[in-house]
Amino acid sequence: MTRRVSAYDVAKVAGVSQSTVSRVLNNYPYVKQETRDKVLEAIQEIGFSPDEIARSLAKNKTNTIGLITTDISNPFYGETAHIILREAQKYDYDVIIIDAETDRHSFERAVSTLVGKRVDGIIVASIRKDNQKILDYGKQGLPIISYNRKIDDHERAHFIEVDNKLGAQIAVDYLVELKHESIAFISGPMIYSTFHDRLQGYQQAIQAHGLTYDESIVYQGENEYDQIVQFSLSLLKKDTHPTAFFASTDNMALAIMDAVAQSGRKIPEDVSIIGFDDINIAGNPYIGLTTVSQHKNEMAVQTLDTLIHLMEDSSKLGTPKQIIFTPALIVRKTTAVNSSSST
Amino acid sequence: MTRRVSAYDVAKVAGVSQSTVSRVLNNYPYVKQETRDKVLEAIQEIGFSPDEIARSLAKNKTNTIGLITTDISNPFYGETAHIILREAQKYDYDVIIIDAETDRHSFERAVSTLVGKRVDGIIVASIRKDNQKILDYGKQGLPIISYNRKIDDHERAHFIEVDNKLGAQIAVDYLVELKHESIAFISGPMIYSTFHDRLQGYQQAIQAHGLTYDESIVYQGENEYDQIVQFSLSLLKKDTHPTAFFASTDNMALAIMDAVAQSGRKIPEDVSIIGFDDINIAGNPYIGLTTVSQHKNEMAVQTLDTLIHLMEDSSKLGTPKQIIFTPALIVRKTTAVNSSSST
DNA sequence: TTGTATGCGTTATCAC
DNA sequence: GTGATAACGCATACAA
Repeated sequence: MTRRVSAYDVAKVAGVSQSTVSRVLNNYPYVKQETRDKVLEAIQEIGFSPDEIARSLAKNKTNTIGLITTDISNPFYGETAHIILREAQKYDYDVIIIDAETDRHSFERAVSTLVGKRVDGIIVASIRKDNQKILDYGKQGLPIISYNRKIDDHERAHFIEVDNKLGAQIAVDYLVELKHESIAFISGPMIYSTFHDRLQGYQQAIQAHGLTYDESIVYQGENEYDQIVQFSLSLLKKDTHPTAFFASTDNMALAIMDAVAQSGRKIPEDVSIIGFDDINIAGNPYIGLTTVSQHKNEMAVQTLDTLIHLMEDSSKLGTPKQIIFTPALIVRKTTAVNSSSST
Repeated sequence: MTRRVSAYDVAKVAGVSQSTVSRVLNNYPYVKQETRDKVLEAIQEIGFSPDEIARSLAKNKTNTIGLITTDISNPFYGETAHIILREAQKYDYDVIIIDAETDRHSFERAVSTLVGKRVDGIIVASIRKDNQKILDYGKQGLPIISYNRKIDDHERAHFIEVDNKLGAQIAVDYLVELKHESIAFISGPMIYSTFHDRLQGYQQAIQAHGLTYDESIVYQGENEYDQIVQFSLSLLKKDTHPTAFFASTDNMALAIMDAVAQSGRKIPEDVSIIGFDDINIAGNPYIGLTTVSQHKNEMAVQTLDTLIHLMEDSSKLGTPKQIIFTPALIVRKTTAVNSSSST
């Protein structure tokens, strides 16, 4: 493997100094057109492309951002990551993606890896409510923005989320409108603001409609497919089963659909289902899942744009940037009027 | 933003030279235990973590690999990326993911971005058959391995794939065993070896079974959801429609399922469907897609392991590493015996 | 408008 | 065992 061609080689061929090569590379204004052309020619001739690592070291800027997720094979994160990759490309940033486990240790290791690689900014797509450290990095001058989830102590944090409480409320509102009175709810771990807020929205909406909050039809365990299927099946086996299910995520809704099919009941005739997230597969006509959209794609774009601004003007780091999207109900074919309604 | 703490700061605190700090950082054998401890303490005390950019420049190694895909929101790539991320983490490599368009220009831009960032190796997950350039990089000492697809002139290239022809054959074999005689095939752009080889396998299997190859029930257009739905619908509307569909990818199979549902027919009673890839959603019991597995996950692991070897021993770059997996049919619930069979 | 010299934060090659 | 010191490949302040 021969040595890479460097800016010095270009300089030699063009008959100028290396600093001049650097100047044309960086589009400095005061370079004679003639010299510029000579350099450009030389670059073509010997096939030079700058070493971004050396450049990063000199400029103290890597043009790389970090994205921390839990699992990019989860459609929600995969679809988000795709948007972020495309958007980052526009601004000439590359992105290092780290799938970190949800425990504290893995998360911190991910952050310190990214700090070591001197990324210019970090997007965290799966932060726990109790994470404190994230604020420290901000103070040290590293822009960190959290996407979709926020921490408890978020007054001074940058984050983008959807109004999760409202999202749950409009889902319940719609089901009540369809005359459902027994609405099961599938939640996930309360250590995440998304699940926490959605459960809260569900509770409040249930009570606002004069229905009673029944803990036995609310699942609060791990986000595990099989467990959710089991829970749903156990409810569906009873004669007086919930006529509707509201799930905290579309993936969970898929598990419920599975359980309903296993129980021999029909969607939406016997059971209505609403999900949350509006991942791509939910829109597949064969699935046709009614769901609450958080405008995932727009959120992802805004997250990256906001991060870019924070990176390019570090004076803004001190004033928390917080954006809250308004959710929207997307009605497809897993919801219908409650046929067993007494009215 | 205060200056980062450097190895010099550590040296000052520990009362040693910066080179000694470097030595303990790199676990050099000949450092007195006492000195090592002093340095380690100092590191803890002032919270030092090495600048990987500077380190990369000095070592001429970034511990970063590049992954080029077309669209990480596509479950096939998302699931692959996840495996690669996790596997890379084990070996202490980070990964920059680039979603590149399928045209030559975007691909080359992606590669040169990665070369600029001086990645130690590249995995290409979506190479076109006609790509030539990829071999050049290998010659220049940069390990590149292609995953899932291969180039025409692949004698000297590194790649990992499944036996696509065989995969198509076992799918057709199974459908014939179920007494299907009119089997439609949905293919994608022939510029990719996957689609090319799967079509070939389909043709050969059809003929091997004494059936006639009917071009009118073979789709060869773009991999576009709506177009595939339209094509499938047009076939299904006829009285004598194909009783089975074999799709080049699970995503395509999803489109067919959609079309079948729209046509009012039933799966698998009226129409059997087989996909290819075995993406996660195919295994969802509610979908239950019969499909050809290429052992995607094992393939991804092998791809990364192979790349690691190439990176750590560049003498192996010259001898092409080529691995071909044997596909397996996964029977789920979208296939059944042809009820309209004459026998 | 251009060249010289220095620094970015490490690793690696010498000496001692 | 350890400390100077020269790379690594650029950007940039300062001179000219």
